[in-house]
Amino acid sequence: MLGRWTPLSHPEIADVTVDDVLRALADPTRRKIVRLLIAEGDRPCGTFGLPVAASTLSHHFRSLREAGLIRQWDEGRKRMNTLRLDELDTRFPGLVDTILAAD
Amino acid sequence: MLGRWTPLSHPEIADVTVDDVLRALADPTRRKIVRLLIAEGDRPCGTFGLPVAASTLSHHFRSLREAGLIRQWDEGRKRMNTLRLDELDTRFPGLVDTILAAD
DNA sequence: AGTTCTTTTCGAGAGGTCTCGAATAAACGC
DNA sequence: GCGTTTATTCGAGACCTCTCGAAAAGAACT
Repeated sequence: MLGRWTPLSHPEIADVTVDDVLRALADPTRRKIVRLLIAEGDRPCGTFGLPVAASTLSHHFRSLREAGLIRQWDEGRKRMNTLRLDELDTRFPGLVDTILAAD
Repeated sequence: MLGRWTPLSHPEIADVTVDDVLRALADPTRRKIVRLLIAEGDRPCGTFGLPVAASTLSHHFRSLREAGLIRQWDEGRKRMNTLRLDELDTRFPGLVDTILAAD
């Protein structure tokens, strides 16, 4: 009953709210994830080198996905991540960049 | 022992973090407060016409003050509020405006 | 089939947030 | 002094978040 089985749900960009984005990025670990996706491109969950437990990281990826910040899909045993930057920038111009530039 | 007696504490702008600002603005009621301060200038707490209990409003003003977003001082029986926009914009260029423009 | 790798879900603990009503207090006007 | 206005603190309820370890599942490989 455990493990990786739930279908991956991604919100439509139109349904993403400012509250969603701000709450998602109001966490340093999640900002690091987003920053790394911008700097080094799409990557599997296990390649972020962050000092948190795997289950904690999983929680942050889920938060980012459900907030509409990232898109995830499975490739073999890895789960890939990409930032939905074009969509986000259309919906909230400059928001992600300005937040990331702020610290 | 209750009432308005605590000394008003305001963080130095250098001690304000991005997390502080994002968490403060990740609430629609607080964004409305900030928007009104920009649109109509410094005002006492009672003049915002928001659909929440007075104690809830007080909680939001305190959040904004402790996050470094607003400055408060007392004038007679009113408590005045001003947005620390110049300071915020020096520390986090464009951040507040971009967030407010996003919704 | 069994092992390893990758990642998730579950359960739990500590702590934070939003909301309200009731009680309280300071300042002002009569 | 007394009542009114303005705004706060306290206490409580409901809910959400970050963190972890343990258990579990799917994919790839032998």
